[in-house]
Amino acid sequence: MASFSTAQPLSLPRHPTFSNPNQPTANNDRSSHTISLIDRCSNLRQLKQIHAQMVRTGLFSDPYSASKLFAISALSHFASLDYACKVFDQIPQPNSFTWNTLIRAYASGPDPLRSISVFLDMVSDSRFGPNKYTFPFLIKAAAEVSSLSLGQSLHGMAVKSAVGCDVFVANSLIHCYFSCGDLDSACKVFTTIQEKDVVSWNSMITGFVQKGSPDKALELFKKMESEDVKASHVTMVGVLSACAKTRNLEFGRREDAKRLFDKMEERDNVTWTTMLDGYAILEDYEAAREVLNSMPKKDIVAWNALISAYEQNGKPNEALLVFHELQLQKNIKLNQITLVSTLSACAQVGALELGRWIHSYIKKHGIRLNFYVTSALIHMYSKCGDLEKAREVFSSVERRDVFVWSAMIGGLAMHGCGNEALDMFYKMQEANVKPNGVTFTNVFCACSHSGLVDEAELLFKEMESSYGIVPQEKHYACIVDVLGRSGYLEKAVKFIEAMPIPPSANDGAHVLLSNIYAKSGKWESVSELRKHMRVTGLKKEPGCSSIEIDGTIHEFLSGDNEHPMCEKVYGKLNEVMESLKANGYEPEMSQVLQIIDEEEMKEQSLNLHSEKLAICYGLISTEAPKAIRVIKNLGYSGNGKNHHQPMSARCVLPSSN
DNA sequence: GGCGGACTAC
Repeated sequence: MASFSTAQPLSLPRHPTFSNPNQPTANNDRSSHTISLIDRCSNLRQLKQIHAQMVRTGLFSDPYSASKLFAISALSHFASLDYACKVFDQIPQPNSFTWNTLIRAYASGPDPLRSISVFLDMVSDSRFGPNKYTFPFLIKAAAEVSSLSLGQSLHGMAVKSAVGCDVFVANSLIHCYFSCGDLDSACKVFTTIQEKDVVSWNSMITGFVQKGSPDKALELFKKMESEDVKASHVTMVGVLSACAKTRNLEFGRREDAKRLFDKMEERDNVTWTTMLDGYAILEDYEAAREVLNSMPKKDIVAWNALISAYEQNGKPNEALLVFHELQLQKNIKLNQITLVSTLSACAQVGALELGRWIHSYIKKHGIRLNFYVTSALIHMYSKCGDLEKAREVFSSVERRDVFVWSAMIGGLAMHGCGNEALDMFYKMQEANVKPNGVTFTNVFCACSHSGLVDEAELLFKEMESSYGIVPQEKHYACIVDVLGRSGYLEKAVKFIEAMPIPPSANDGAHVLLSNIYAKSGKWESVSELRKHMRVTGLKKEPGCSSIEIDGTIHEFLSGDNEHPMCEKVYGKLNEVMESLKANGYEPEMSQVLQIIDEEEMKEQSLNLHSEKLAICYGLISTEAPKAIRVIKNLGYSGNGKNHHQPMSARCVLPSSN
């Protein structure tokens, strides 16, 4: 049995006599020997050795052998598109299989549309037309780029080429129509398939799950069972995720998911991770953790699922703990998704040191700053108080999408650079990037912090008419905030009363509304609203401030007695308050009007705001002139995920004395 | 001569 070693060159038959018609048996032997070697290659270096030998022995001019080498170079786990192209160019007369292989490689590569150019080359340069193998790859490319028109053209061509009824072609069309959002066409294709196979069903089930109709997915699954089609593990991934996503409709389905999972014959990392994610969606972190622990081979995707579940559900500290645990694992490489989720968790608690560590990790490992990573870095630096670093990241990238621009606008907004944020908003449009709902939230937030009332009102009017974005509740809340903060209380109340959408279960907006009623003396409205909040179970999210000292995050709630050093913290607070009063500080009593809750009233009068506690902890734990950065959890700026994002991050005070 | 489709995490 031939085997590879890194020390020894490969040994292949040496006689360059491939085309000698007198030795057919020897040639066939040589060819099949080489092909078996190709199949057992485990890295590019070995493959290149075989390639070299094949050229030397003349075996490369055999189209069949050459196509085998090419297929491995283009599709194996160590494939290299660059190298594969070179191999392809050396093949004198590529056959249909070879063309299809190249198209396939491009379709699942970073630039799927290149498979379309290869297809055009094939049609014009070779005698081969597309066949039933070609279309699924091309249609996959159309799905990757979500191009409905391309999908439709390919659909038409497939029908003309008489392969429209091929189940592989039809299944790829279902997938394509789903990813282009044309659900009707997907269903139409599905109904026309004569002999549906398990993949046809899977494409429909996962399509519905991904397009937000988990109920339809479960319905289809039942139909599939009634038609005696045996489910595969991919079916289960779709069904498990549908079960998790319908949690609000029927809690019992979670048990369905568990039963399904337990009786599954084939479990791979995807199924495990889906199960993990299902528990995480239900916020049953213990169960999610148990799934991770039971996984035979934990991969980075599973770790990411747990980290991002914590991060997205407002549990950034837990996310960071899991990340630290992940760092201790050997042989698991962090990827861009790990970094994005962790950076977002850093931003939520103000973990600047860890955020910096991740940034240097990115640089050290040459990880590409894609749009997600870039936005996450800008967001993290802004929230953690280092606006300059955020700007640096922003300037360092050549291409910026709407999220990158929005993150920078949001960063400027939370640092009070309203005019600059507006400039950025116009520059973004000069760069031909269309703003989205998140952009507007951040722009309004900038206006709010800088008192740019006219600008905000104008943009709010233009938002739908000129930009085609229907204002959401959070945008209305932003405008109320802009008006309220600038003292236009009557206007704010009128604005709220004229809102076309009712304020829904949004605690922040209720408090805001209540504050506005209170400021304008509408005490009756205040008590009505408070009753409404009590009845509907709404509570104001408690304000929480955090500060990072030597890489550890310390959190403070208002009136907090939990911190081990709280006595010293309160001592410092008294000292600061005395010193402030001695220097002529008088508390702004009109602010008390804003307070709607007795508890808060008490806290306010006793100076127990969480920010003050965090600042005082910073004062006793650091030496001047180190900056003290305090992060607050409440606010309206953000990425649209929720409204509990930290809003301000600033250098508050230099250490005193 | 042989090839292919559907699934998890930002």
